[in-house]
Amino acid sequence: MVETFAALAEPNRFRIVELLRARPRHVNEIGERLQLNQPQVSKHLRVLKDAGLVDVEPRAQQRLYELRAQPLRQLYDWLERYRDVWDARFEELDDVIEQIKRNEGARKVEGVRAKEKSHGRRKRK
Amino acid sequence: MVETFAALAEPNRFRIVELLRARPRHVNEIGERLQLNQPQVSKHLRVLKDAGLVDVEPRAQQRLYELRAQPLRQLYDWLERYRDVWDARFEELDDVIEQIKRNEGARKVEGVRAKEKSHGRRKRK
DNA sequence: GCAATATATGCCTTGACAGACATATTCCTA
DNA sequence: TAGGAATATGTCTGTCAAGGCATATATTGC
Repeated sequence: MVETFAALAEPNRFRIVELLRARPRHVNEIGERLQLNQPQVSKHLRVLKDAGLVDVEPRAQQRLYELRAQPLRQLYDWLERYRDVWDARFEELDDVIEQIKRNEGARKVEGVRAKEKSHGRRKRK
Repeated sequence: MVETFAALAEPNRFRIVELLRARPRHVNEIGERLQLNQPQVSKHLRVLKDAGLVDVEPRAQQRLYELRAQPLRQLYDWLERYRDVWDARFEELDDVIEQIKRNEGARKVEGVRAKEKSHGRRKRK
């Protein structure tokens, strides 16, 4: 779990993962798309592989890297244990209220709303 | 997103988050539970706070730290964009098959199963 | 106001890691 | 089999962050 986080905590590695979401790619393709030197790409891919986030498939002298589901699924499972946190608590709402109190006005509240958009309480089950 | 990962990538910080899942705690309580020096706890909490993962509430001279939902929800949303990865692909199964081929036997497969438990293909919708 | 408690901050050292660059390795093809 | 393409690895350097320790800050009750 922590290893997954560590792998994704590096901006360029995160970008690589995002890129691989669409489809598998080989090393040079990644380097070109993300404007990274080839050795750097290889090293990042190594870390991702060690973390189990990608898999390699040799294609002649190229290597096709593809995302692996397992760590993502594991992350998903981990997050579900935190369901209670965002089902039960209302600190988002509290934030807005506090913001209003702090600013004694409604001007800034707009900003908060914008920042929090797409995080509206989600109904489930 | 990356900042969230970075915050959770540190083992002790991860433990703190896990601890706060049950309920809010104050600094010393965390330090005792996790066997960490007080300054270290404060510093980790600072990082978590900067990442938006926790919130503080002063209680006399103590500070009550509690989990915030927003980054976790955001992480959850991010992961859902990867649904396709684990709905469409079957590399987990491929792994097992490959493992069998590599070991020319069924002994090791048990281990794989154990490692992959609780990640069974989830039906949805 | 002062001691005591709870927490935050500053400084220092050390280890890890990302990037740049050079070079090794592997595999294909002519 | 030599050469070239694709990728991996090694070395070096600079940066950053975690832990340990000392100290500052804040809040309470006396």
